[in-house]
Amino acid sequence: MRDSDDALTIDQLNTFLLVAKYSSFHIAAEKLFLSQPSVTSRIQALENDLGVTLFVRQGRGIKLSDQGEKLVPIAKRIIGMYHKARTTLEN
Amino acid sequence: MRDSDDALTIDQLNTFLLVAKYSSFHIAAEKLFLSQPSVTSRIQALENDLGVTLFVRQGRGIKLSDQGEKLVPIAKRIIGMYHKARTTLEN
DNA sequence: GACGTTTACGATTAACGTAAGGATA
DNA sequence: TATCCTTACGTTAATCGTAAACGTC
Repeated sequence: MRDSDDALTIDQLNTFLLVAKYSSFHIAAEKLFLSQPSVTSRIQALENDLGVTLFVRQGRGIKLSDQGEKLVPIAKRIIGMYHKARTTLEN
Repeated sequence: MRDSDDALTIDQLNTFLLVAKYSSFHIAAEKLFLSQPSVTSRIQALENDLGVTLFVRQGRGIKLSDQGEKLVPIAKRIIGMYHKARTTLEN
């Protein structure tokens, strides 16, 4: 069981943004060179961490939930900030 | 061995900021209710992820390295963004 | 039945705490 | 020697992939 600690990872946010972009777990899995169940696990862990449902499961496919929509821009900013950190320090 | 993946965690950044604030691993460990070696591990993992040395070890104590100084404001912004995500979604 | 997501499960990897080691004052 | 960080090591928890199951088309 995962508590609502601060265990959030950049990998989780990256995975989330890819799934959101393609509205697909298996395409995100391809892009990440990961198995599809691993993507499911990452999203579930993220949903658990944040205490919200990010995607609406509708049988064959999925789509972003309202909360998921809200997370997208913030996730992008965090990822951007992370890359800024890397480039700032890589010199 | 830790590759330069995107395995960065919020916990690592939080730990980093606390260590930087107190210039002390063992005080950060207290604040985090963690053992001192765990703090060492987290910082080492972060240094590995980013490929830089964040603290200058000087026997008894430590201090921020130049790269560490650069990371502080960026880490603060990432943490702030993370909390914004939580408050935005908690409603 | 084909396609896409989830669950189950065993194996690999990472994180933690206790205890011991190393370095400085 | 007292203080603080690091290394060693055994244990516990998280992550992954394969295989099977479930739900829509």
